[in-house]
Amino acid sequence: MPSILIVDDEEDIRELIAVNLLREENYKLTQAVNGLDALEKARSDRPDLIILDLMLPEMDGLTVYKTIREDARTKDIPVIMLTALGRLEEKIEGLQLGADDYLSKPFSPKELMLRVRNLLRRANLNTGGNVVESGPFSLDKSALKLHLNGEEIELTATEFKLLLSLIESPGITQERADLLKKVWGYSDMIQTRTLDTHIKRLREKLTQYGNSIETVRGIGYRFSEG
Amino acid sequence: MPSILIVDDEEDIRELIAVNLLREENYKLTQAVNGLDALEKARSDRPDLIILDLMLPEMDGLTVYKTIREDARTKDIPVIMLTALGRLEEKIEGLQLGADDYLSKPFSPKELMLRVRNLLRRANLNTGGNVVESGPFSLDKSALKLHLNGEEIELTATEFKLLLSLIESPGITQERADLLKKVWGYSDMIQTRTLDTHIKRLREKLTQYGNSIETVRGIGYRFSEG
DNA sequence: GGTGACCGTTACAGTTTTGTAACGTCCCTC
DNA sequence: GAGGGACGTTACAAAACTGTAACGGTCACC
Repeated sequence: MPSILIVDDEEDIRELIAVNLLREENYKLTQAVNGLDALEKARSDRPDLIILDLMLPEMDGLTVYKTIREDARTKDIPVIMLTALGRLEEKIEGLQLGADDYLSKPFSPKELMLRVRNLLRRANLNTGGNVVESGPFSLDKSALKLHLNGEEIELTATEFKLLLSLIESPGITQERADLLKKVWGYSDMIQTRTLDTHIKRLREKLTQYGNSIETVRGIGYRFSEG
Repeated sequence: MPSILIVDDEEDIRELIAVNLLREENYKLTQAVNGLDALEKARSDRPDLIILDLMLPEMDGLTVYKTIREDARTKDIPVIMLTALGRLEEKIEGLQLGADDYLSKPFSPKELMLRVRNLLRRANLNTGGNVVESGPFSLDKSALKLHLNGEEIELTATEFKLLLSLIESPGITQERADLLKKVWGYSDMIQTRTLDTHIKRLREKLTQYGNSIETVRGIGYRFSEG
């Protein structure tokens, strides 16, 4: 379940956001009422997303944002900023600092919902960028594992790199020389059967999906989600 | 150099965008004047970002967007949508479809620039999610390689998985059992010195940075960018 | 249909990787 | 400061991985 940290000093707004977020999706919500509280909870809970009001007592929102971005534990968490309508300098400054999204108060709950959903989707691609999916293939870059139709298939490091190289450019034919460079680090046009051998081993492990790796005669190989 | 595809039927607007983008950053720009043209160029050039006007002749922008998202070759490319001010339905529908960002015409060139920059930064984390960086460490998940201060260090598959597990949660102590599960797939609390041995090998390869992997007695290990 | 280029396949040996056992060392607690 | 638990280190043998050579098959073009 995605977790979201809501930072706002006004309880009404926190509740408004919370109710709207919870109505349609299933999120785990945490709330913070000031900057220090927010930083602490961001560091300890590591939420998937932070909704940050720029108008805060004590520590102002932009300072909170900068601090979040500086801490290794929180710097990759996407942030949606809330600001009063018309405070354009804040908006520009926020964007300059790399804010992920922006909403002016008063905001439409529906729009907030959609922005949250989109950011989470994109963020999942990020940290969960550990997983590359294509058709029935699912490559986990952390575990160096392949799941094919849910079934786990062991790959060696070389096979993994080779399959990943192919699968990251689906439909694109990659030259033998390019693959040799990417996977083996060979820089010169080397005449070798090594690539073919590993392609064969890969195809074997992919069983019925072996033909997803297509030979393009005279050029190289291509991955196609057939 | 990041590449950007600009889709708009009006040459004036394309030029306005192009000039503004090029003034401050170094982008490789491609332009398309209608939907079909856009789809073709998106598929062949695979730009890092697409700026898409929703008002297009022949094929309307939302259709173009949907098609982009359906093609395996283009579905992960971030898109910024442009729309006439006030066309709220388009806006909502665009967000519903998962647009990455949004701008109403007339837009501020500065704001466009900032949004482009932020999206590219975030997108790089994505597809370049192949690279995890932390201090002097740079782990390439595709190449299974570690760069430390620019110097390449060879890691075995096990060492790579172990370091990645640690480095993806900087500052967080991970229990021995958790690491054994993540890296080796062991499910039970197994009494073994295997983990210690691999930690030692890792620390050796990290040379002066070996102590970035801290022992937390009684618990497990922790990565810290010291 | 012959020819040459290109790709597939097999088998194997060298190398690397990996887990384990045994022992050493450190640290905390009493 | 003695004892025990936890982690570090070493050495080694089994297992896995990997590249290469040799040969066989297939395709495209003339």
